Amino acid sequence: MPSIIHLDMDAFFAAVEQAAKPSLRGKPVVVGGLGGRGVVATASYEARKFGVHSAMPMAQARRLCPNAAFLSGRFEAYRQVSELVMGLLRELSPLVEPLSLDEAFVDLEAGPYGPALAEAGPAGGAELVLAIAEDLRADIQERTGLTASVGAAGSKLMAKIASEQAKPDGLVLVEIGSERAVLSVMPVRALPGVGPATEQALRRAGLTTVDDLAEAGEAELVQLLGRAHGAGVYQMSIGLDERPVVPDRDAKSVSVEDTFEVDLADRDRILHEIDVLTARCVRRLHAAGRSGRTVVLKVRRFDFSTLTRSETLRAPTDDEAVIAETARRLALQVDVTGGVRLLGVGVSQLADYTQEDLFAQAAVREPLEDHRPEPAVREAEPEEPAVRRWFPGQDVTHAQHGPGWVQGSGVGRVTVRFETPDSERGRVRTFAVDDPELVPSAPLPLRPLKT
DNA sequence: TCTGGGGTCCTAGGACCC
DNA sequence: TCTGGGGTCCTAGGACCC
Repeated sequence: MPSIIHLDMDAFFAAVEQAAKPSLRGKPVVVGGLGGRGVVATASYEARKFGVHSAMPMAQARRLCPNAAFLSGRFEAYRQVSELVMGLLRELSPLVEPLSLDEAFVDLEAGPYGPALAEAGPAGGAELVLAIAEDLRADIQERTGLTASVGAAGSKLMAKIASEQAKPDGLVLVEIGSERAVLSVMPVRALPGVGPATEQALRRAGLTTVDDLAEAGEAELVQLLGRAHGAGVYQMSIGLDERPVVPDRDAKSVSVEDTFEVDLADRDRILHEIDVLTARCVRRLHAAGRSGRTVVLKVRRFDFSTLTRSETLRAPTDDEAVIAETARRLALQVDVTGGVRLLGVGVSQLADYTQEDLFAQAAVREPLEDHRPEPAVREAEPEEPAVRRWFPGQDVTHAQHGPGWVQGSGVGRVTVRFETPDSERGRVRTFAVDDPELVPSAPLPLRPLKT
């Protein structure tokens, strides 16, 4: 029974922006990092026509499509929409496995349609799955204004491949038994888990299509790619995938990182940034109610060489001072001459509970107890500039003109377009950046709330 | 104006234990 | 008084995904 579906929202971040901002509909929109070192997170289909795509340096995207709207992300808004969509999926089955904000597997067999699917048999089952999936897509469209693509099949592998084929705004079902036929003509890169490096390794051996892989056999693929990867790729090549849909997977690590506009050269500055990152990391750890035993420091140097240093403590901790101290200690092991472009702080080996035992906390600090620097009472952050920072795409409200969003800012001015998801295309007005009547606000729902 | 941020999984070597 | 193998933990790095 093709009872597994893979849902993938089309150009998700960009589509949310277009739904929220009438003036951007039908126009190229690029969401991503707007700084000098930013990359594209999502490009709308209109922008893709110009060659803009995910992971492309933003500078290149601007050259390719100078007239696009360039926005930094509004993750709170994306999360809201994501939760709405995931909620619709959970009406179909308790077995919903989100892969990201905009993607999830659902196993329909475990839900209310399970019995009907079983009764319908293979042929009728496919019809029913198609009907369910079309309803779902229509629901999502109605509730969010966004389009989604859906793949349906008997396995996660084939459902994922099907949704890729369905894009944008489509639905594809792979019949049971037709997996090999669908797969065989595809390039190896179509298989999830086959990236640039694997593709190269395979091509050196003359293998370019999935059919080539199936013919090569497991032994040769293991030879080429290693035990786990080789075996996995072989299984996929013959259309085999038994992985279950697993809901509610616990995170295995929590990390934060920052790329700096200008490389950091100064030791003290690096240590200070580690403290800042640690604070963010710990906030997330606390929010999740978890603690971790291994502290990881990540450093990307001026030449893009990237390394990690880690230390495993004797017990899990969620103590900011302990984590900061460990990360600082790890930083001393790294040669940073030439400068650092990125720092990251993470925690893994997560434990479900929060460590509260004070003696255990003390024991955790044991290594290098002697030259511990002063307790982590940090100096205040450097003076916040008196002017507020406005970012393109940001939700704002003006006392006179109501809700809108920041189109751009510079030289002491900020330009705002006043429109909402259900308004006409709005007008633009310009204010002083410190206009007291202009304030940041929360994202508006894309559709009026239903009761 | 080269190359984000948050993850997962795998491998390999050395330490350590039995 | 010469040589083992297996298992687990830790660390570092790499591939990949969205």
